[in-house]
Amino acid sequence: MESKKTDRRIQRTQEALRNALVELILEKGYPKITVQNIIDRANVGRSTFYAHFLDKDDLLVSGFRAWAFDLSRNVGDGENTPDDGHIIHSQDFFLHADHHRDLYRAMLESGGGNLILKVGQEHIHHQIESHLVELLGGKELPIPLPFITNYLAGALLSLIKWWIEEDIPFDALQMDAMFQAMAMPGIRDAIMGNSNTR
Amino acid sequence: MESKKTDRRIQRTQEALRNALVELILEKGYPKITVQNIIDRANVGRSTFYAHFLDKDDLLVSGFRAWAFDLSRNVGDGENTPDDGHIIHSQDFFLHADHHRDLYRAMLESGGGNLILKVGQEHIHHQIESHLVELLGGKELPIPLPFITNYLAGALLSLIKWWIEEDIPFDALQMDAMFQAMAMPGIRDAIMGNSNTR
DNA sequence: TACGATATCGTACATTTTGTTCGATTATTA
DNA sequence: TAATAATCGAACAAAATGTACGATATCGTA
Repeated sequence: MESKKTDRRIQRTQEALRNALVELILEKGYPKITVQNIIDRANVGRSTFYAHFLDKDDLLVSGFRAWAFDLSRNVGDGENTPDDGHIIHSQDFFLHADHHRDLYRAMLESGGGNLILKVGQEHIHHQIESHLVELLGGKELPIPLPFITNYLAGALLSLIKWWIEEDIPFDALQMDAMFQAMAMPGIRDAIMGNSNTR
Repeated sequence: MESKKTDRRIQRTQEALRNALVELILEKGYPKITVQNIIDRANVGRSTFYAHFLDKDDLLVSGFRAWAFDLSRNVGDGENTPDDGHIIHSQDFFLHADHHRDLYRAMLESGGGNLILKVGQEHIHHQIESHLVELLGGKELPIPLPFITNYLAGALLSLIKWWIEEDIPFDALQMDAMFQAMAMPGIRDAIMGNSNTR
């Protein structure tokens, strides 16, 4: 018998812990944080912490799950037609990063957010991959699809990181426009088979 | 009076520690490693470890310094003329990664190698940046240079990561050729203004 | 070969962190 | 109000951290 009120109580506790973690990441970086720091900041008992999470890492990824879920819901919302020249919906990633600046900063700025960076990279990778797959069907490519998606995901994540960390004064749409400008010509060549290197 | 022999002795100790660290990173990931693990594996006394390094991180970055130095020496060795179509010497990065597969794997595979990943990214970033700067002089760009270099560095590092971790059966030259094919059209557009290949 | 310098060893130690246990306390629901 | 469930917080063992120091091993040189 789960009651809805107690669920909310649990949620409050977990959220307090997650918020404390984000704050601490911004202050001292993920690796230097101890469980003690987190529960002190969140005003949560030691045993309560371990009742919910295995350790620091577990808390971090659990927080990232919710965040990534929000991302999946949003990506692809704007335009469903790939005919408008947007083969990949990079715009959604920039917008999402813009809406969650604090979290992104916490994740990316600290050297310890790397676990997250890896998961994020995979997430972006899959998003791009599915878009390309539906566009190509089973067509043969001069460049393997995983190569393309890793290329794009790496470039995209790196740009978001730079954009957020350095507070670059472009908005999400400008960032996306430049990203598309950089990426599209190469993608077109790779897909259509124009090899014009050299 | 520094004697050369004792220098070598120190070097041996430090190298043993670094090797132990790389082994352990491959086995259990950087964050889970303790100083105790390292000195046990390396057969080095506890006090000796702290005589050389402040902590785990210090050992890691010191190892990375040597590695990055080797990279700087090698990058740009092959072709010094940018006229052969290679605006960026990505080839050197792929070759270097190929020659140091174990180290790269250790650095990239573990979630904890992120400190290194960050430094590596900056390194790649600067390499690419200097090449572009010497090519452009002070010319105005429709897309800011840091945007381009972050885009390229991110894509390149992501591909190296994928290539090494998944043991993708391409050689360094093939990887580079595909990277150039993906990146060059976008770079040309960004630098020359818009449209057209020559 | 034997000496002197110095790098390393390894134990001991105080401190911090970890993860667990358990009874007391507080909040929520019926 | 009474039952239920989540949280608190103190106590604990185990492990890791970083320091100190005397003993030992190594290496160049006399």
